[in-house]
Amino acid sequence: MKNGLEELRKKRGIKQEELAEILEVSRQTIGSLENGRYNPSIVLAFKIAKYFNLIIEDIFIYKEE
Amino acid sequence: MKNGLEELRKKRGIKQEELAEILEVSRQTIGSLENGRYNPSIVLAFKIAKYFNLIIEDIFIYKEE
DNA sequence: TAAATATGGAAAGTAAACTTGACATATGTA
DNA sequence: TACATATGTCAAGTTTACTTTCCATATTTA
Repeated sequence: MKNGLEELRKKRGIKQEELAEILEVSRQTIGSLENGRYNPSIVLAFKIAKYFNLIIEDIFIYKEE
Repeated sequence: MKNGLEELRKKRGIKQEELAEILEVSRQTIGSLENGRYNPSIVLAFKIAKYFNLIIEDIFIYKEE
C-alpha cells in the first residue's frame, strides 16, 4: 500500500505535528504512515481523506498482496 | 461506521462462507463486519470494494466520532 | 422427525495499529 | 557557536482486527 500523505501535507504547508493534532493521533503515527511502517485504520483513512477533501482511493493506493 | 455489506452480499447471492473464502478471511470476520462488531482493516476494505466493483466510500459510511 | 445448512456470537490467542516516552540527526536562526 | 524546530525511529505497552474453536439457533431437506 502506497500513499501520498507526505506530499499532500507539504502542499498544505503544515507540520507532521499539526496534522497529528487535527486528526487526533500522535506525531509518530503520521510519521509512520508517511514512511510506510504501517497502514492506517479505516477510521484514520477516512479522517485523512476528509481533511484533504479527497476520497481514500485518491490517497492510498492498494497494491494487491 | 455503517456498512452495506450484508445487503451487497445477498444481492450477489453468496453465503458468508463463500465471501470469506474469496476475500481470504474467516467466516466470523464477515459476520462480525455485517453485524458491526468491528471495522475492517483498510486492506480488507479495499478487497471488499474491489470484489463488488465499488469504492470504499460506497460501502462503508464514516460517521464522525 | 432427523440431519444438513446458514448464521450469530462467545472465548482465547495472535497480529497490527496506535500510544507515550526517549533519543538521534539535520537544519534554521539568534 | 548555541539553541530551537522538524523529522526519523526505537522500545514497551494498549487497543482493535482477525483467527480458530466451539456451541446455539433457525430454516431447509430427506
